[in-house]
Amino acid sequence: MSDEMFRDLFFSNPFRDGGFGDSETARNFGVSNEISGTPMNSCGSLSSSDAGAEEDGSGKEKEKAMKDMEDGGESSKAAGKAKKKEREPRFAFMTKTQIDHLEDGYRWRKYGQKTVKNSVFPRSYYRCTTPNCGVKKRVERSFQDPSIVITTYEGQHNHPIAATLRGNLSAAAAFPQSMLEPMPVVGGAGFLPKPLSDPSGNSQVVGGGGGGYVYSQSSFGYPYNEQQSEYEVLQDIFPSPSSFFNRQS
DNA sequence: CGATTTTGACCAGCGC
DNA sequence: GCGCTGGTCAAAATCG
Repeated sequence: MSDEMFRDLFFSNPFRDGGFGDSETARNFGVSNEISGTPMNSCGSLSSSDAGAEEDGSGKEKEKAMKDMEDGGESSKAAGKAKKKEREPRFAFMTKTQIDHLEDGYRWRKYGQKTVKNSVFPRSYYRCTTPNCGVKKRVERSFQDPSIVITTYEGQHNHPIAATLRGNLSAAAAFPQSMLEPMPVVGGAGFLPKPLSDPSGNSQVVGGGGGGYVYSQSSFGYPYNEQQSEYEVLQDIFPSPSSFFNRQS
């Protein structure tokens, strides 16, 4: 599933339509793709090799022409039966952190957990607890690097951040209304969650995106023990999470 | 006691 | 058509 999802995001991501084609970030990502050895075609391998789905696709093309994701349906559940399940805008990012659930200023309620194929770690499903806000998010760990958490948001909040963050209002300050609409920040990212619940600060955003899936392909193309170099690249892309946040005014 | 998490069941989409 | 997999539901359990 993640395959489709990532491909989805990839195709819709900013740097493909030149959203920030002249930005340094874009160049960096371009390089990343080349590193993988599969330039543009890497869409498939790129997505599959990431979240864990991989190898088994030795012969599979899985080229399902990204179905008709254009649909203006309503709640996926009620009427979702008749139609093909609407596609909410999604964006995912990876965070290097020990904790699974990153605080992003909103309140989430877990409504499911499933073990996914090609990953020893279960995927958790969360839904925004605010009434009339159907934003969902998935949280899963990279099976290649357990220290990396892949978070995927689906939909957009139609309400301000719930400042009810358990004793951590700073989070609300970190996420203004940027969440409500795509922001032309680097990578088009509207926001990035801050691992607030990790006081030690030993977490690091390794990839982020808005309106698209953003991450460093190189992080999966190299042996585990080489992730140091990965960081260098990543830090080149994202000097620091905090500076990233500061971009939002 | 209300909100949230846990967990097995159910359902839908897709490949074979 | 069948089986696999991902996503969601909903009842029970747990937490604050």
